[in-house]
Amino acid sequence: MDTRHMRYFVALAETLHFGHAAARMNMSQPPFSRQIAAIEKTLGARLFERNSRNVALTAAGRHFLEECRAVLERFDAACRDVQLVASGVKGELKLGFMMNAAYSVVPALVRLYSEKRPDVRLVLEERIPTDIEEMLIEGRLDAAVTFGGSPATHLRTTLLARDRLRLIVPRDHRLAKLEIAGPTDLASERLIAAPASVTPTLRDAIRNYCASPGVVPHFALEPRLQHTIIRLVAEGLGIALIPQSLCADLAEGLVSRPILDAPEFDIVLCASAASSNPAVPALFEVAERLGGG
Amino acid sequence: MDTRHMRYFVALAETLHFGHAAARMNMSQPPFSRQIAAIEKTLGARLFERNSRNVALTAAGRHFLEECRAVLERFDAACRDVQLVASGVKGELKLGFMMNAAYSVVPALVRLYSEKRPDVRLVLEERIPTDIEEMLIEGRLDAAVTFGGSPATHLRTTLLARDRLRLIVPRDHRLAKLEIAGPTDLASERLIAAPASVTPTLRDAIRNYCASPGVVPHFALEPRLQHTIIRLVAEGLGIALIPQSLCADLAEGLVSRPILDAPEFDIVLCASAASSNPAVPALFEVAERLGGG
DNA sequence: CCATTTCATACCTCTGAGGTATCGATCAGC
DNA sequence: GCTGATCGATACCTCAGAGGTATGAAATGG
Repeated sequence: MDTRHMRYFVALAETLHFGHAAARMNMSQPPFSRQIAAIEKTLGARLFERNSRNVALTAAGRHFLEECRAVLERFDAACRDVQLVASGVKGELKLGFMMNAAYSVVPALVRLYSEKRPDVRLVLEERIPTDIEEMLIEGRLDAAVTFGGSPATHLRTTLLARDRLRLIVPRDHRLAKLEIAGPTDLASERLIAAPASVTPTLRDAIRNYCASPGVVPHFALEPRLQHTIIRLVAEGLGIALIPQSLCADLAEGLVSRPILDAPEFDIVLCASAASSNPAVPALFEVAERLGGG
Repeated sequence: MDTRHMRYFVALAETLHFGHAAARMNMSQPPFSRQIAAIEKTLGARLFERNSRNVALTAAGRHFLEECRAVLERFDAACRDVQLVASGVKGELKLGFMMNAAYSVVPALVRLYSEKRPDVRLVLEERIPTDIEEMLIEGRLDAAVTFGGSPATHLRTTLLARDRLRLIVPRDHRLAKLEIAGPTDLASERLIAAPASVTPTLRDAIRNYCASPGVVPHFALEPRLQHTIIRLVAEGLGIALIPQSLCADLAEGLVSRPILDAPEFDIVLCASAASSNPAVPALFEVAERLGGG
């Protein structure tokens, strides 16, 4: 039994006439009759009640017809879809991103990509930058939005946006009165920042910035998520330097201020060059449109 | 492409080794490699990324693997099921029955049959006896529970139960005082009965019973359903002779009484001899157990 | 009763699936 | 860096089986 036999069977079940069914299959009647007989023999049951004048489906035949139609339909669709998946028009794409990208470029990227590739299912994975890098290398992600400048192994990369650090403090904090803050203003403050194990890019930038006048920064708390940092600052537990893109709509009681010579960093789309998912190139095309605009 | 090719593909996708996959398919490696190449050629896409050392699935291959597994599983199940359907162990059986059988033998019949043939889906069709006969002949029903004595064409028949007519009247009706009623008691009453076009068996029995002393019965109302008849009697619109089996739990305000020399009739299971549904014989086996007990 | 229709059977041909031998490339170990 | 081992690809051969033609057998209709 193979798909050809199933097509023969369906043809006969639909026409109930050996000659017509054989013609539909582009063959002559005798070998067609033999194939039907062979099907019934291998399946071990009569599918047609027939004499030299009439052909009718048996109960088993009716049931098998339903199944054959379903199987053939899915089979044909699968064969057609292979090219679509291979060309990247259809399929699945696992996209990782760090939380602070969720509020800037990721929504735009996802929207543009979904328009360009509506049949590719985007699986979004929010992770911290170090996990993202590991997952990219292991192939558990096809692409990711994260900080640029990673010295990682063969990653194809394109710039999505640039971001810079900005100060957030409680509304009644003494630094809230300043128009712009500098490194010396932060010297005596309790700083809140994610540990280097989570996002080395941000942590290094903050440490270097604060340390520039020779003062060792005091990191009071070290949560993993930028959102937690904002909440803790709002609770009056310290101040923080966070990406500007996260300052758009701060909670009540928080204010943000620019800082002098604010460290900048790239937000990039990257994919392991080894990732052979054909849905990825279109993502880079969209990303370049975003980064260039 | 046929199912054999799909099995080859799945074998290679699971082992990622041409030699091992070929062995699993009980063949040697060279023709196996050729078949894989042929699959990729006909599908128009690479399914495996391979060199002389490593074999890996492409994105298209991963997608196709899912589809192949699903298709093969359903295909194999369909082939297996053919014998089961042909032997009557699995499948579908359309069973018609008249409403007054619903409260006597049908529940028992359905329960016993479902125990004997759990994989046969019973499709129950409540119809009036005349429709049942027509549907049986046309093959729209495989079997049915209806009144016996039909002179219809080649119907295989077995007795399920015997029923007799019984009188129902409102609780405060003058006939409610009698222990047992005779034809003469009914002479001046407004009778409610289904028309002959719905159930000739009952209608004839009632007319003959009432007419026996030479009195023409007065049929006040002629609804199609026995349940409607009971409701109308409860509303005081007349009295009725209905099958005893429907008198089990009458509504408040109704009482039933036996009648002298009550007409009896058979309730039978019947199937068109032409019906070739292999699930039917087991139904008759169950029915004979019911009828004999 | 004969012509016609329709499925089944007999016999032939040839495609293509599978086998064996072998090549070419890659990797491990000395 | 050389050598043997491993593994997929290629070349060539064989034969099962799918399809073709001719024809038989049964049923229907005029």
